Amino acid sequence: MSTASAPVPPRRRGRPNPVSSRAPRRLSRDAVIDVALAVLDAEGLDAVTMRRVADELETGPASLYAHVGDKVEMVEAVLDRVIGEIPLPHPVDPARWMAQLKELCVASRAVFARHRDIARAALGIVPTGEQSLPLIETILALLHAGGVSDRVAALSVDIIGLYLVATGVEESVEAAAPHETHIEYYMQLRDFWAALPPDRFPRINAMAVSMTTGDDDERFEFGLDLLLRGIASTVDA
Amino acid sequence: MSTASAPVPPRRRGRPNPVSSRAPRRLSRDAVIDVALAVLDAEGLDAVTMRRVADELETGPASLYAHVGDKVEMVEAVLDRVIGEIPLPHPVDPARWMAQLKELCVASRAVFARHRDIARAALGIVPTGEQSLPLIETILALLHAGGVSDRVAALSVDIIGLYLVATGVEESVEAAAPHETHIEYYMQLRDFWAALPPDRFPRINAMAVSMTTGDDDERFEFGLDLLLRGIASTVDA
DNA sequence: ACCTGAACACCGTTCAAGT
DNA sequence: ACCTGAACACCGTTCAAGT
Repeated sequence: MSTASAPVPPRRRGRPNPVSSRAPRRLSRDAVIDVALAVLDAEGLDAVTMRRVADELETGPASLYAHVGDKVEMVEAVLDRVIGEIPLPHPVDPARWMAQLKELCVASRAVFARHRDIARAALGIVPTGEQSLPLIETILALLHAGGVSDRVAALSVDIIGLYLVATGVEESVEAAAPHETHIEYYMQLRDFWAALPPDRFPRINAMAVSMTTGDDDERFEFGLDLLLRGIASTVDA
Repeated sequence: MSTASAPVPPRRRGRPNPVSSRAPRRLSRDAVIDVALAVLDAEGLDAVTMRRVADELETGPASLYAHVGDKVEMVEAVLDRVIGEIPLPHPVDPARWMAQLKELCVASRAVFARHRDIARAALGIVPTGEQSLPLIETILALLHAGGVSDRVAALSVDIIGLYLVATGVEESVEAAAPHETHIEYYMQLRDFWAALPPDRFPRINAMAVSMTTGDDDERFEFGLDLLLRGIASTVDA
């Protein structure tokens, strides 16, 4: 983690540690982002407010504005941290470009899943943070290695990002509910669809079970394979 | 429109119309949703607050709770109205299932585009409103007509929805900025990418122009064709 | 330069009170 | 049953004042 600081000695009983508790705690941009990320992981994106982050730093919300421009910038910095956690193939192997691209996408999904609904902050923006650059470079390199045209590569990097972010948001919504509630919800949805009048909604009726069954992994891979195979099919064609 | 009411007579000068201005204006669920939709169209989803909608109805926010459960339910009702605007193929023609499915998706994109960032409200939820049922039924019928398996149809209806909603959100973010600012933004993005050190980011560098060029129609169709052709390719294979 | 308290203009929701 | 005013517990941001 980037929150690395001097190791905290074991608490000596009854004695407040003068080094850690007395030193004038200075704010910094990194400290703000650290805390914002911690709040995100603990309680989700809605809990990441200026006031909450300030509270955690034992100060007022106005104090944060010396280190981040505004809330949007703060959240985008958190997003950049998260993007930086995505493991990139090293080195790029032209012979395995599709496999490496797929692995990258699967890994990216796992990273988003570790950070609640941060994907929501990535929706509709082009990431330009420091950490986004190696990611975009790598995706472009993999597409290039596969012989994909520049035009298709430009479109593909967009749509891959769209897919990763959109599935990230979708899955974080599901993850927000406790597992019990989640299963219960899909059972209710199945019952709702199954109870519709078969003359008006025959297909929903017949598919109620299969539309509410199946794990997220299958759904993610299905969409991902559609995209990646489609991109690959443009080569030579 | 579902806001149909008695025709309003031309204003007689200097005389308030006693019928419309004097009758005790009663609230109703429909009236609340009408206003919420109007606020959405005028100023976007962030402006759709309980207080703003209540204000428009010349009452206080607490009064709305007699007609809608809470804000989420109100916004979902607005979403359902919008979904109801999507024109459905009539009748479904099995021979043209792919063309009709594509037309449906294109029409759906246009409907979302007419209603600001309402797509944001559809992200991560399974629409269950009244108007969503004919839509889902039709998509399933088209997939069935194409000979797509039940498993693939269930996955496809999901991913098509994900794509429509995600592109809707993305395009609404762009549309929110005035056209000038929008073009300016892509120029800045191009310059930012083009100015990166070519030794570390050769591909971003080379692709800066092509990644910031091209219209939204092309991007939407590219992704849509990837998905639809991929779905079609599962038949017989 | 950095930090702060107080204020401004907002939120969603609840609740007792009114009709 | 429907509507209301007032209150509660929140928001992001600004600004004058302090160090």
